[in-house]
Amino acid sequence: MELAEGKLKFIEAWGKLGSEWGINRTMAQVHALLLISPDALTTEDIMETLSISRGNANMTLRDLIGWGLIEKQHRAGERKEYFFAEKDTWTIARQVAQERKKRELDPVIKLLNELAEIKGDEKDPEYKTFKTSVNDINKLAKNVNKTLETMLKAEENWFWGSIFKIFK
Amino acid sequence: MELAEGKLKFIEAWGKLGSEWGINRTMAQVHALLLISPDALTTEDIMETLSISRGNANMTLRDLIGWGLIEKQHRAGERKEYFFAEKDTWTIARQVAQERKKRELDPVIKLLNELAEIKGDEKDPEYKTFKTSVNDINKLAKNVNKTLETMLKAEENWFWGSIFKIFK
DNA sequence: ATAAACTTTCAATATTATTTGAAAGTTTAA
DNA sequence: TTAAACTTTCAAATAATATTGAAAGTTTAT
Repeated sequence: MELAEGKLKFIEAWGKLGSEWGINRTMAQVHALLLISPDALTTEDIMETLSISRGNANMTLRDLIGWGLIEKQHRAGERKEYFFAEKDTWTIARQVAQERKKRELDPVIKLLNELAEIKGDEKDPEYKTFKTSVNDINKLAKNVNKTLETMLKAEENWFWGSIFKIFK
Repeated sequence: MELAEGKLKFIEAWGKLGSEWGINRTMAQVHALLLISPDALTTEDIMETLSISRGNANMTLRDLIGWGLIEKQHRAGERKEYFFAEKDTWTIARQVAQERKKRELDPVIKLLNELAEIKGDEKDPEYKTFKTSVNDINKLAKNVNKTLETMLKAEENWFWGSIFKIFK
């Protein structure tokens, strides 16, 4: 495979993966493009390379900044803004985990705690099944949460080193 | 909060969480409904409770069976099919992880391996950046893959026990 | 073999998510 | 202060995804 073809495949695959995991396809593609670009790119560059509109490019870039995955760069004597991606995969993984935890896991945990409070007749099978499911999922969610929190604090080597020690 | 309200909230939240993670909202809702139902339900029950059409219910139930999250139950002397959910959260988490690994991670790893093969001029910054990104992501993907594979084999207690040992 | 009971299919439709592009807004240099 | 260079916004258009429901298919009991 040639480099040029490889780049396209990479961008396409990153986009598909993103959309399968609830991240806007274009956002993932812009991120992929910046990941494999040695230099920071302008909005124009991105619009052109990915054939997307100015509005779309602008919003997507803002979102990516919001996720902490890319940054703006200003160049002396130039009005244009340049964008570049954080390239360390461990940092990327952490940023994504952090954002999704905040946006999705935290609210669910909050609701589960409320649902766990519901009182009812222990002899009612409807109540018992509900209660058991909620409690079990609550337990799982809390474990996931705890694991994520620790991961967010962890250093890459420390983390993978420890994981590998268990999963020998 | 009352039980009835709690049930609705639970179904709604599960549906939302599903849709944020690339799983069809209705599919997640049907799953939620079966999770908190003490008895197996018929297609009719599900259609009625969630106000969805017969076709939708049928397709969704088939998908859930495909994911290994629910099963059919046949009752002696009855033509109707009943459905019930696997209720152990660890098993649910494993099934979902397994399916998504197979459908999404495995193809990406295959592509990354191909991209890692691409030869080029080591002095070309375009090539170097591409290569580095692909290699780094490849490494991350392989680690995730390895972790998932071990998790899929693991017993619940063993797994969480070990995780907690590191994340003390 | 028939018909009732039930399940599956899929083209049409509805819903939701994404993208566009032109207008409005902002910043900077002269 | 002006106007060019650039960025942001958002209503409308488009595209992607999910749902419906009626018809076709299947199974079982008689």
